Amino acid sequence: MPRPPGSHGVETRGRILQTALELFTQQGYDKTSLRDIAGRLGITKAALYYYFERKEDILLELHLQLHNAGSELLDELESAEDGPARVAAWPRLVNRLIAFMLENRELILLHSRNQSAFETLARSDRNRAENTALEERFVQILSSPVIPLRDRVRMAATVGVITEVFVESARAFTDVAPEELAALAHEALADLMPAEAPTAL
Amino acid sequence: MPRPPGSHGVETRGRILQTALELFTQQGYDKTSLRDIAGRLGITKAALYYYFERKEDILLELHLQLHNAGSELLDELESAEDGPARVAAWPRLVNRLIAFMLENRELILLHSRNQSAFETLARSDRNRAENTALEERFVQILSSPVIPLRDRVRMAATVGVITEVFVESARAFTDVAPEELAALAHEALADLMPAEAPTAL
DNA sequence: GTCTATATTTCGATAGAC
DNA sequence: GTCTATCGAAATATAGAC
Repeated sequence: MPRPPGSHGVETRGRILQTALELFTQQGYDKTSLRDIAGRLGITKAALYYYFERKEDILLELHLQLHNAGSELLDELESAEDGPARVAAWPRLVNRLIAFMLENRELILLHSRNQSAFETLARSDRNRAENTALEERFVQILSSPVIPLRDRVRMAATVGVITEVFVESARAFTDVAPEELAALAHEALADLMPAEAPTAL
Repeated sequence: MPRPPGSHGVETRGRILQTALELFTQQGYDKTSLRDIAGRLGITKAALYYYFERKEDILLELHLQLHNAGSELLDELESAEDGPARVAAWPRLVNRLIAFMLENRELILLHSRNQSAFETLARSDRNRAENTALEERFVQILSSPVIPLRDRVRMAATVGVITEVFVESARAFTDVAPEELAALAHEALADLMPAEAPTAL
């Protein structure tokens, strides 16, 4: 069956990204050569240059995938007005946070294990405004002068819990049904940040 | 004043490690050349080889510093017998966890930002048994079959909170007095994992 | 202990045929 | 779209003088 011109390339391009994601995560971005990626795909290094101008561009594309998902998430976190309203809205965003971690776990692991490579990427722009680091936006949220420190600590704690349970220590819970894990995490997060403001005792 | 033979070297060796720690953290291990390190110290690249046989050995020594501190911590986490006793002991270890994060923040950041480099280090042993990754021991604790899943999730959550507040998002709290931050974190952690076992309601 | 070379290797990137 | 061949640029590491 003849293949329409160009359609093969789209496939290969996707396979390159998938393979790069795995290798960059396992061995690290710098320790992964283009020869490694090409070899696993059964093509040669030179062929990669048909799809990506530079090695960095492969990482950049993976970065953008995470960036897009993360931007949406941060938009939601920022959708409530800075101040007590944002604190009140926070517990309802827990589901979104968990979903984000689960849906993007591979990309998050890639990012987590290659932070320095991603920072180099950010500096060597030809990216630009869109490149405001997600983490910077998050730190800004936590630095708000109109949210009590106590609440800001709890907001950070929330994210810490979710990251630890669903990403960093996820290996310890691989044989647990995701819904069960999510339910237990939810319960813990509710203790940490109850949906209704705690009444002064 | 004449310097006893060898004593100068000890000083320089320490300065190399300190500088490497800073540069590896800021720019990443792979992006930091020996020329970078030497240049900042006002010596040449070749001089580094008098103190370290390979570039990897510099990273290895920094790794060992963290490994030693982390081993002690894990010994304490494991000091209570696996099972409910360990859960009961956990809240009392919170202070130790916080202290560990604060005392080793630079090394932890180094590790966090260069995970892949450290894993390469672990594989290319000439390290060996002592090299049991700290994270692996921690995951083992969380995987215990004789601790209820609910408690294991809380144990992981505890670490997630402390890591997030004192390391990952520490920038958001730089202008907060450490004792105040620790007090608020403590309060949050108590909600997450009360010192006395929660009585069934 | 520190220097000036220089050797060695690896890798990203390009040129040009098919 | 993919290949072979090669260039050029680091960077690690070594040799040997001082």
